[in-house]
Amino acid sequence: MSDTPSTEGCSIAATLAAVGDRWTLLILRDLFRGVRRFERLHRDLGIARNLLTDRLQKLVDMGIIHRVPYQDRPVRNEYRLTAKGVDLSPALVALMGWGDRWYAADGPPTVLVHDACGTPLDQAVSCPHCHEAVGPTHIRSRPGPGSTVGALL
Amino acid sequence: MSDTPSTEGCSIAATLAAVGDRWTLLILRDLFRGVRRFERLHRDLGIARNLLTDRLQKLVDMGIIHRVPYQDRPVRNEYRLTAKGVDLSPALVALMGWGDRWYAADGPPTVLVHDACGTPLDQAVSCPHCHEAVGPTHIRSRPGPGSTVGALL
DNA sequence: AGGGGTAGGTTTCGAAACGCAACTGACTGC
DNA sequence: GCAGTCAGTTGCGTTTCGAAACCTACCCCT
Repeated sequence: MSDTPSTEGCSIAATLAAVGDRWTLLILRDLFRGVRRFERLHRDLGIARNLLTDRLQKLVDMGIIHRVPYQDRPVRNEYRLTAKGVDLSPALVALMGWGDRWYAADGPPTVLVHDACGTPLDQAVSCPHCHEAVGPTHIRSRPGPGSTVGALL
Repeated sequence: MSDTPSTEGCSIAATLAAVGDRWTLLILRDLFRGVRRFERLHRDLGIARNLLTDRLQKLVDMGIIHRVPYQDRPVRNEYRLTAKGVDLSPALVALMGWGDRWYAADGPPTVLVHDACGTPLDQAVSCPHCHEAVGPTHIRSRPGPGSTVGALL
């Protein structure tokens, strides 16, 4: 019935609207890896300089990264993840996992490990009630508190 | 030293090259939700028809979805996720989680629950050795078997 | 047989986004 | 003074996108 494109009321759409373009997640990946400066990002990613400027500014505006000066005269900034940016970690881990499983014929190019013990990490969706891992086919979705369906005033 | 844009040898980049444009992940989200036909996808997403045609074809080519005829004369197909497509589930869950945490002021618009018990699900990165959840600050990365670094011959 | 509706595209064309390269500005080090 | 680094900015041609019209192919109704 509704003509509304379902971009409204979908957190996946909200996330993609924020970071879902061709470069933004790659920039964030580099920030996670410790590449924080304009010139390094430009060289490492091969992104056009004007686009890099634009994406960094938008990420700052959204509060996903912030500028930290590392020298004066001339002022030079580096870009660091905020809490909101760091919180994208699970999403990057998940995207990396899929690439590893389907595009890394010779095994994963990088492995994420626990800093305390060096063990390769797992990522899983699990049920806190049943204390077990839940596969994709056992996930159901239902309207949450922020649902607009039937929430007329 | 390397001039290579780091799109090579990065599974995040590989994943984004496959599904990292403005529409593809939204199309896949709809397929997960059971929206499988051209006209429904078009209306639900508000995507231009030519782009939808193009994205569906590319997803078929990549083996992420496949066409299943549901009638002849005229042939009408629906699009279903392959195993490779279903395996994107954790990534969509992670993206949705971030949107929920940072853009859903009134609570998440949809909640993912365990089909067996209805309990809202968790997603976590964990260490199989230490049997504990591992936060973003305790993740390290190191070259894996598919690394090209120092892998001359 | 004609008109309307549904489904799944294809074509067209103007607008927006992208990619490249050159340029600027403020320095540092020789 | 001259080269080099870093962080952008500007200009411009190319690619991609978006909206709407158009095209098949079929069904149902009258």
